[in-house]
Amino acid sequence: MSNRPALSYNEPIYPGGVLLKDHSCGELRKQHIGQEVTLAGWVHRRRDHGGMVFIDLRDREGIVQVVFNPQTAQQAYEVATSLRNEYVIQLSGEVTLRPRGTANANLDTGEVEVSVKKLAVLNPSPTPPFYINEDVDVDELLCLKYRYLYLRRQRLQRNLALRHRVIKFIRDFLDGRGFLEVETPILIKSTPEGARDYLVPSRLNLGKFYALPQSPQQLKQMLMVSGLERYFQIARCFRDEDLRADRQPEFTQCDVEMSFVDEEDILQLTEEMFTSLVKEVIPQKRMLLPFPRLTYREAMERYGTDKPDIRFGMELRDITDIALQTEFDIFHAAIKAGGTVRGICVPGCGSYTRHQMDELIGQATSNGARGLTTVSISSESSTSFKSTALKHITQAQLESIAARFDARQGDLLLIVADKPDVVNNVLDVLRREMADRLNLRDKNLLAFTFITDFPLLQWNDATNKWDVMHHPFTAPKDEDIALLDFDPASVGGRHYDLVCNGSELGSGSIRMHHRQLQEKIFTLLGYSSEEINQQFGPFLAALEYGAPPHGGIALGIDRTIMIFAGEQSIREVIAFPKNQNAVDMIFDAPSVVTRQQLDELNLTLKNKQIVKG
RNA sequence: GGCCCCGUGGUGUAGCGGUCUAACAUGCCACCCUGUCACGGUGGAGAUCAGGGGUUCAAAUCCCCUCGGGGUCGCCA
Repeated sequence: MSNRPALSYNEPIYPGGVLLKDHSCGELRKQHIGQEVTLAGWVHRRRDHGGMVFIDLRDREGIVQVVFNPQTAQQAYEVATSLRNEYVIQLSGEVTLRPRGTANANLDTGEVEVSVKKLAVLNPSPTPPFYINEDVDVDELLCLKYRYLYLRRQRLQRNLALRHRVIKFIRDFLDGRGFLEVETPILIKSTPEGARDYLVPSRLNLGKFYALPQSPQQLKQMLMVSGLERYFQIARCFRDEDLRADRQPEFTQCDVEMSFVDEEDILQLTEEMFTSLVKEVIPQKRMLLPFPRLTYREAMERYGTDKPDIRFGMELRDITDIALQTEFDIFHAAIKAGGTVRGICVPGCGSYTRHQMDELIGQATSNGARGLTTVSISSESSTSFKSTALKHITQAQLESIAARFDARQGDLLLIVADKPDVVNNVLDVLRREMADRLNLRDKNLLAFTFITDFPLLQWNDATNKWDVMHHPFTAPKDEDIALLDFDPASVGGRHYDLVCNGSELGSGSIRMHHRQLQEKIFTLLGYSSEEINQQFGPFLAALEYGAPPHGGIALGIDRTIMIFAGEQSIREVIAFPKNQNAVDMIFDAPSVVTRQQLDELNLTLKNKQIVKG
């Protein structure tokens, strides 16, 4: 496969049981001048001047320039002319101050260089399938197929190092607060609710299957019953659902659970952990302190979503009352059908062209709206309007609408009339779209936000059942327990989310610790007593034996690091991610298995063609 | 399962009915070059324009199908 004649490799300069290097490339500074060093690493870039060869040598710690001069080391120089990118080399030489005027301020090691005396090629390399020394976009197929090369890029190395430091910090922080890290099993029992399970067939119990954990929820609650009091785990979780830029089939959570606490304890702990984490690993980023808190209801009203990006304004405003006074049929129809009329005010976009408006209307309709009402305010006069509904709304009504939004000259109002969830969804999408267009998202700000006071339940029209907002172990608010029997929709849950810059980073709750209440919730969710017993029997039994009040939170490590690193996809912070079809592009997993393997598991495939052999 | 975007030398892009015998940058190969650092210079090789079918006098370009990659809705308690 080599696209270049293989160069035979040389014996290392210092063979034997010690490292082939005594310094890293990135660490060399002025203080090393005069030292004889041995380095090993990859050829990052070469500059062959004919009479002299410069190589940027790269290892995990950084890059240093090494110089081959035929007058000081003829043999090394001659070998150096044959070096190519990504060759693995080892060399020894003296660290020297660069000649006056040739320092490179772009390199941390730029004041020095290594004057090479001996060179060994430890392993040559074909030309890589993409640039390793430049951070240009590469087809995702190549990134994943040649993952081991993609990871050589400095950005990916930084991301993995950041990931390490984040996890290390979390472990140290929670250790310092008296938490014990406890491992829980990966092979557990499947339960049908929630996400789809990854199943693992059992050879010793033919016809039966384990499931991989979607999260260690029941296990960590049992650890509270066991008296662990403070548990955490850097836990791998598995969900067999469709992927997104921020969703992989296996992902990592910092799973935390505490006994004898209420909401405030968990929120305080989370806030302290994240503020000190940010100060430690990315001190250049700012935060809003203390973390702003929004109730679920407040978040929906002001931002139309339960994971708002509060780095910018453009908050939603309700104009249903004004809409009722207009002659605009669309508004009236929507309100009559139980809807609302709400909108956002986009600063400075009043001069948007017909084409730009059409783009926004397209975004609105593709997200479920039937249309979008726009009101442009003239940049000359705050009472001069252009609108798609100008015929149906009076000047006075337009003025009161503009006043409702605190709109100024040159602003653009985007108004949606529909059912509340459609209105909220569309305005959330438009709000984020306009923030991107206007560059309102401050990259140096981490706007952590707690969302609290979620409803416990949500009616599902499709299944004609109550769904839980979080999971079925979340406790209802004490004062709402009586409502469970006659007004479940009004019951508040002791559930909270951590949101940052529009991403949900964590989710947790205070749990139920009494069997009776837990059973009541299961029943409300539509489980029969047989189902409850079969799926949750041992868990419910555990609650009977002196389960302490407890609660916790699960924090998404991948998303946290993605945001910290400024990446658009969690694939950039995971060493070996899967593609959109959940395929491992390096090893080609999942794959067919042999007839023998299936026989051992007493499995038959419906479509026999997909068996190997 | 739905919708959207993408697929052109190794890589990243341009070209969007005729000027394409496919352009540019970089990489690759050869030669020159002793202070460069995205070194520079000269020359060269390298693409059945993802695959298949269709429309047309003419297709990288328009249409359909398939494959592959990405985004998103549903889904993710």
